[in-house]
Amino acid sequence: MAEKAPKQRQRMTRGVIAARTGVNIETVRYYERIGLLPAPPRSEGGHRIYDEDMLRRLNFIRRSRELGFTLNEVRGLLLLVDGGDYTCGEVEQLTVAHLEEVRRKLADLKRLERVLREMVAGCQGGEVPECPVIEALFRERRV
Amino acid sequence: MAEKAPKQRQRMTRGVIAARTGVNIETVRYYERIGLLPAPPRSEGGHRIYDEDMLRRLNFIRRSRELGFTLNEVRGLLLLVDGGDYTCGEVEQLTVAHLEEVRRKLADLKRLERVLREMVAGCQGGEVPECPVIEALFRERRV
DNA sequence: ATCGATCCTGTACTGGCTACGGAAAACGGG
DNA sequence: CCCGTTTTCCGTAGCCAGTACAGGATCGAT
Repeated sequence: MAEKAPKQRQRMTRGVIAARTGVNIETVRYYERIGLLPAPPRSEGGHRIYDEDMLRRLNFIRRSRELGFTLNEVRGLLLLVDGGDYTCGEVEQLTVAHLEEVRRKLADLKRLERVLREMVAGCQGGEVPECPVIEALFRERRV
Repeated sequence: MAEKAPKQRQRMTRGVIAARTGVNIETVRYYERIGLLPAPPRSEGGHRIYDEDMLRRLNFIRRSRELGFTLNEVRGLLLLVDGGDYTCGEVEQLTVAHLEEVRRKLADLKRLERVLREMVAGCQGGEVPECPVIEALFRERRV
């Protein structure tokens, strides 16, 4: 019955999961090589065949990457997920560590933004050969 | 007269300008290889000999890097400086472009920070096996 | 059967460094 | 001047996180 059931065992090629997740097609192979994605079964002719689980996993990776987790952090998250016995506390710990890193970068960038803004503010532009930016770059440190 | 003048033609080794600028000693060689630093004169035995001008240049590079300019942007700035006929307008243009890039990254990071913060806020931590972070990472996109 | 699209593999490239190994040079003390 | 330690020399390889390419093989539709 229901011969029409559309996604009972969806067989997808590499190109298809790449397109459906928004991950570059070569990156899929790369993730397999570094062990983030398990090696999928192959067709008769050697082509990779992915299913829905793989799609979910790749989406998980992509979304983690979008949130700035490094591949090693993603690996850690996947280990927890794969184990299946992760606790919220464990995941929270990883995420908080990453959040702190993001906040450090944010602070750095804000400082940068301010310094660049102030440097540019001193510019008169045009053909003047004196430039506060160049002078600032030649001056001693203290960023 | 004034035989004692301390820095008339300071001869510095690679290690010395590295230490005085805070740039890694290997990086100095790297900058030479990619053409940011000109090849300095050598000692009899082939060791590089740097002077004050080189120190200034290396400091310029380091400070530009600290402000987040890419090496290519630094190359552009140095070309202007080397030409000697740069105008404030030219430099301002490069700097403003970089500033805009910094602001884009800043916006991205702020968004990230918010998402991560909200995800973590949902955590109850501890031994609970339900985790809003993992759930969020498995859910569909829209970061 | 044929054709174009997709996929296969291994490898090389990016940026911005950093690290290594084995040999040669430089420097300071005696 | 000799000796021993430190520094530098060079080429090369590694890091992260992919991306790109060449030259074939396979796939699915006609």
